[in-house]
Amino acid sequence: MSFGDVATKAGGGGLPPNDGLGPLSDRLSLGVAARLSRYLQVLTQARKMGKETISSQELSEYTHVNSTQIRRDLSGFGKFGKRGVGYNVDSLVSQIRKILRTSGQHNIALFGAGHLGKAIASSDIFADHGFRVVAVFDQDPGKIGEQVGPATVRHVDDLRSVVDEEDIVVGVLAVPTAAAQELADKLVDAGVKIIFNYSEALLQVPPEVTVHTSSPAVDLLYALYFYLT
Amino acid sequence: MSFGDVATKAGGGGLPPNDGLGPLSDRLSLGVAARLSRYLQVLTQARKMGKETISSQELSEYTHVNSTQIRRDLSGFGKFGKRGVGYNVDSLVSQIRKILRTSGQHNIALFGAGHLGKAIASSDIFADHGFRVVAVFDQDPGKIGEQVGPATVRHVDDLRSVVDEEDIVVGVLAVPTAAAQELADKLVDAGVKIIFNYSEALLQVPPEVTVHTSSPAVDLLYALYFYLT
DNA sequence: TAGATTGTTAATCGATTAACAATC
DNA sequence: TAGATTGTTAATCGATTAACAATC
Repeated sequence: MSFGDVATKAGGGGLPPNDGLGPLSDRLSLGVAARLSRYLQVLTQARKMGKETISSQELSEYTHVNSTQIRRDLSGFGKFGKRGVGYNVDSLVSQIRKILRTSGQHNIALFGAGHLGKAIASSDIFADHGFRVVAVFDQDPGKIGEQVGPATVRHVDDLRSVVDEEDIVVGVLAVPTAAAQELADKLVDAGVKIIFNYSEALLQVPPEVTVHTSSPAVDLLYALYFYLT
Repeated sequence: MSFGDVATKAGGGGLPPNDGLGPLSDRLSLGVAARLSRYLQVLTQARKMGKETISSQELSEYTHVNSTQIRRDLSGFGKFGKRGVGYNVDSLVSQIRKILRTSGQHNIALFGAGHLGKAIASSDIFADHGFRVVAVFDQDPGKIGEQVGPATVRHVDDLRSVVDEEDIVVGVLAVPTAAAQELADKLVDAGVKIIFNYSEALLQVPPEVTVHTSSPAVDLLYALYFYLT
């Protein structure tokens, strides 16, 4: 449940039945949205590897979600599969993107031009899902002007104008824990709505802002427990 | 559910009642183990910040788990709190570590001495939870001997002996997607039981090995959905 | 004492899954 | 056709939460 720490309330409760007459009006439940995101990740990679169709069983192996659950999740939105064959990877990617309303491009502001920041900026992981790092900031004046991935490091004072101009909704904090809260405050001031926190700081933000704290160690503790028992 | 993609089956189903007469014999359910890990992360950071007690309400704000749920989870193992006061941070950390059986030190082998590898090796995130990066490997001969965090980069051929000598159970892949499967195979051969995959590769491993694929983009897609709706 | 917060109950709600008919 | 896999049902099981007495 690495999704669990996103601050959101569940929708109307469960998946409303789709009468096939129009788009769903209600929000997806937390669980469905989380699983659809995961399917999307695997499908995106499967497509890269040249796979054209995929069965719910295969998807299950990679996502560790029960195959019945996968078919059930998908069938709530339409009949996307072919019996005896499976799902077309390309079309399923489009369908899920439509459902998650994340078909477009989304711009990201990245804080921190250290090792982690550089790794993030030059990775495909975000790019594959339509997230583009359009601005990198660092508090070290010596780093300003440096090239990090596709972007140039800027001064923090430019934050507000960049967020406005580039329509940035997501801010990523790849900075030391001690600096995280101060920069989170600046991101909030500038109008960012989602903060992705790679530091260990326990961030305080207004209720309209969502913080997601990355926690590899937590995932590891969890995996280790099931290995040890 | 960033925990959801760890390949594990649920235990006996739900939390067995604790009669107070001895240790629980059954495995925790997936959900409980995931939440306890998360509490531990927040508590660890709260302790670093000098906090001595914490209420279920405060824990709830940082973990986004309902405060009743938190009290319920904890009370299944003992009466750790003080009414009117909250939980002692130090002692709750110890208790949860005991429950998760992760009180000791655990050694990690890290693959990849690029930006991401360096970021991981020099971060506190793993160290705070008793994970120690004891060996770093890279396929680039030019990097061998380089210092990365507390470790020196070694040749992949040393992997098996290092895993044996250092009793390594966890391998972290911070390598390009194209190289991930080959290195995962080597980790499996060497006897590693948990693979933490930071690449996008869809790894194939034997059933006794657990793969956890890091997926920041998935988490972001999920957060974005709830922002957009 | 008065306020705060835990521990616990009881009820509800959603997630999960086995099974199988439909059908490609 | 025969095999495979979807779509869907029905039943079960676990998670979630409001409420409140206990008590620090």
